[in-house]
Amino acid sequence: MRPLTVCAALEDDEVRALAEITQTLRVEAGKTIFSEGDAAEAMYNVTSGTVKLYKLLPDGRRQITGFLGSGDFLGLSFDDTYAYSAETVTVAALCRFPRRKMEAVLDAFPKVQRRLFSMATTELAAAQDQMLLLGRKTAKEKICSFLMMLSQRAGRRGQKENPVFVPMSRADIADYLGLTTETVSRTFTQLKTSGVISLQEGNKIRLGNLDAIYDMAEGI
Amino acid sequence: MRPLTVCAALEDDEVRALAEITQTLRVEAGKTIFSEGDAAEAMYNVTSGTVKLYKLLPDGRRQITGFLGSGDFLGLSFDDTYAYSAETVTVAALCRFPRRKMEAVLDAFPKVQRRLFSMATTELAAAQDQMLLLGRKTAKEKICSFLMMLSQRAGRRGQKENPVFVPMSRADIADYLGLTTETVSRTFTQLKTSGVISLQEGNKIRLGNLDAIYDMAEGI
DNA sequence: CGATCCGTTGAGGTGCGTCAACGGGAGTGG
DNA sequence: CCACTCCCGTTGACGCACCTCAACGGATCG
Repeated sequence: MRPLTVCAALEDDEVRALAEITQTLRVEAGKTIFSEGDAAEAMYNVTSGTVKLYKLLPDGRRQITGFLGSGDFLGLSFDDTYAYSAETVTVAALCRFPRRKMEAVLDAFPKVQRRLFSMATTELAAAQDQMLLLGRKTAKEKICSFLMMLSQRAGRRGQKENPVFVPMSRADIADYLGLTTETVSRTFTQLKTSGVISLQEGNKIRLGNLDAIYDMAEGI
Repeated sequence: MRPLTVCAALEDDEVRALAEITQTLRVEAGKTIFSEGDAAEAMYNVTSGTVKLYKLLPDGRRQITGFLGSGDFLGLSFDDTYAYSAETVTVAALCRFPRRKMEAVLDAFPKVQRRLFSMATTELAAAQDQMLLLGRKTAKEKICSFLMMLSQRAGRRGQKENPVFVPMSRADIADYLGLTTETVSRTFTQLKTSGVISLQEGNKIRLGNLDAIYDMAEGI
């Protein structure tokens, strides 16, 4: 239970209080955890695997607003319905916190709340980066930003930084970056041809020169 | 001091603690409040006027990540530098909370923290809406979404909903919606010609049929 | 009354979307 | 074990929504 990110820097009784209201669950790849508009009865913490969050337009156009990995939170909301849908990309393990009980814990343990607040502001900063990407970057810059993001996150989680593991489909990447699958595919081959990246077995991508990719991501 | 949004539902001593560390300031239109990368020494609360937040790419491309009005917060960050720049659109009044003192208040008054947390999650939901807009909507849908957003916000603040006051320039709107000024201008004239909106004196826009505009914003 | 800024409009170009075809891998069923 | 289907990723041909470049008029200001 300990390496649960919410629990970093918490006292034992706080961790115990959280553990008491927790249910753990395992979800297959490609399954819906909850859908936009559902009653927001719980929040979740990803402990393993990858989860995607997305919003839909009435005609089916989709925008993936984030990919979550271990330690990330979903369902943080002060509304009574979810504002987005959540679906697993790979098999995933989740901790489920019923909302009412969670709110009681928040009231009792300000440190837990402080931690969640800090995570929310971090996510807000990430959201602003993503807006810059969606509104102002070219396809190549988007793909390079995406690869850098995956690499940096893997590093922060103590996983391999360089052959980056990319578990999501081209369609998911496209819907995350505001592109089509075709453009994603074409851009990958373009980067492959120019020797910047190379695709490996098992959905892994080797990044040639990290600094060069970073510069491309920033449009330099 | 009372109608300061952070202070809604707070006890008197909490309000007093906040008031004690507050400095109020007035900023001219078009002035920088802080810039991306500056040491994050304070957070601010807008009490009147409009403020824009933005991020830049090295070559000058700009993405405005939000327009703030009275009650909104800026500078919420657990990093020690600002992740974005903030600039006034109109004359604005701000409350300034030095970071260190603010953190002491947060520790002393969990309710204040709870309120800020709630505001952060609300902003996060807005950010996800904006990602959907930037990644998947057409120019017309973007403009209609923008007008609806302005109208709804004005309503929430008790200001006029229908001739919407639009204080920002075409360039600002373009950088907020991921478009160019020319496209913004052309889309406005297109909406004007089809009778959906009409431009009025003093940067006001009259919305013809709110339901129709809402449908256009959602791509229906 | 020149200078500057802003919004608008036109003409032309292009990055990415759309549509279509194809190949490979995975699952399925005989 | 082989057909068959389905899904995914890739590639090509073509079109278009939006960008780029350019010009112009009105407002504001010294």
